[in-house]
Amino acid sequence: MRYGSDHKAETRRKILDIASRRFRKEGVEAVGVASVMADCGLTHGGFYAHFKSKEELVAAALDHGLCEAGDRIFDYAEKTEDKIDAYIRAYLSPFHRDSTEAGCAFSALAPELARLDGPVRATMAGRIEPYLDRIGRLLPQKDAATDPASARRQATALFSLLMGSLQLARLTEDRTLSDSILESGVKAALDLVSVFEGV
Amino acid sequence: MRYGSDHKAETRRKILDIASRRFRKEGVEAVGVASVMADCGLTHGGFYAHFKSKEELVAAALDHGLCEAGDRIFDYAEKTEDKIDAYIRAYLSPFHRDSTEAGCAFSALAPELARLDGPVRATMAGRIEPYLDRIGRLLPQKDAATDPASARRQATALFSLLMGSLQLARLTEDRTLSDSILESGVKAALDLVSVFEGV
DNA sequence: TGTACATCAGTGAACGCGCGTTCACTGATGTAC
DNA sequence: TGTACATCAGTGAACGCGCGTTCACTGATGTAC
Repeated sequence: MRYGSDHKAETRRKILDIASRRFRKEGVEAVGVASVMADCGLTHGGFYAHFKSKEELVAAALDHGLCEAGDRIFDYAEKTEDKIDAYIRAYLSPFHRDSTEAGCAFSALAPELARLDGPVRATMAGRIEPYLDRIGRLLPQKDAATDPASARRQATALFSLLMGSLQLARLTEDRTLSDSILESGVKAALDLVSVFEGV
Repeated sequence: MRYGSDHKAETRRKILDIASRRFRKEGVEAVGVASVMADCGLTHGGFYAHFKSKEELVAAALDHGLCEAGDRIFDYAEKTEDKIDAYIRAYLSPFHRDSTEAGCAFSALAPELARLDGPVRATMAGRIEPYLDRIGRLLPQKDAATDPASARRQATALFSLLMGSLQLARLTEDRTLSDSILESGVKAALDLVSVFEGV
């Protein structure tokens, strides 16, 4: 059947949306091409009209979804008074913990991404620096000429703490412990920011 | 063929050693039973003389290997003067980053472990608290009656930072950036410990 | 001490299954006349 | 405006392959007599 002129682009976007959510939720390896297509209401054969291979889907879907949640949290945090405080609390919210499929792809997949190789790995690895620099821009500036390398280092450590806390909170089965892991993360992250400010 | 009385136990240990290393290096899903047995110099059929299923191997191997690296770092750190300093530097050493297969299983597999369910998940989830408490015991004590809940919170945040930093360092392809991620992690971890000490 | 038998860790062919991928085909729509 | 044809996103059977698992079998060693 033939469809309208933007139909194919819409289908592609739908595949990417669904794939990126399922990769985050279930892991890249665990999610099959046929299963993603079925979720789109399509059959598996049509997949190759959109992507050359599963590997290409992985690259495109991770790129598509990587900062979807990141962007959402950034957009929110950048509008607030105390940006970094808002970012920390949103990242380590029970909501973010409980919605892996819509959340930060680094937290959901970091070790698995490190095991990939080729263009997919390169794509993901290349996304880290801009991501960290964006966090760096949320940090309070001591003066106009703050060392950018220093902001990068601070953002790196802060994000490591957030990602580690979120993963640990997702790993426990005990809800109370999980909540307290998030709280410990928030507290320590705010402490770190204070240290960065020289308070 | 029939073997000596402890031959079977030795083979079991060998399977666990190899499986736990390969799970950490390649991920649990990516490593097949036949492939582990081949690494042991055996054929796949014999696997079921040792384990009921792959799931049982996963549980046993993760339990076996989980704190192997953890224990190694702990044993080393506990003998030093400034225990927590030694622990931080060992955990975020380039050596640990470069030897995932022999390193901390939480850093190598955290998101994947969170996706498991049943007894395997429960086993791993149950290992977190003792692990964190052991880190808590490395922290400098302000006085003899330090709040254990507070030590737990501090250890949680500290370990989150270490795990997140190690994962980020493993994710980059740029060696220089990777080294600087480790350095940022060490610096921030030491800062956090200072905050905990009330300095 | 020598013989007969039981044990059981390990072998390797076979199973059903889901994977990623290919390909001849379909059929509703856009285009040409 | 009506007819003929080209397009191409999506269909579904088929492919080779590796997975986890099963099972009849092997054969060196321990045990019984």
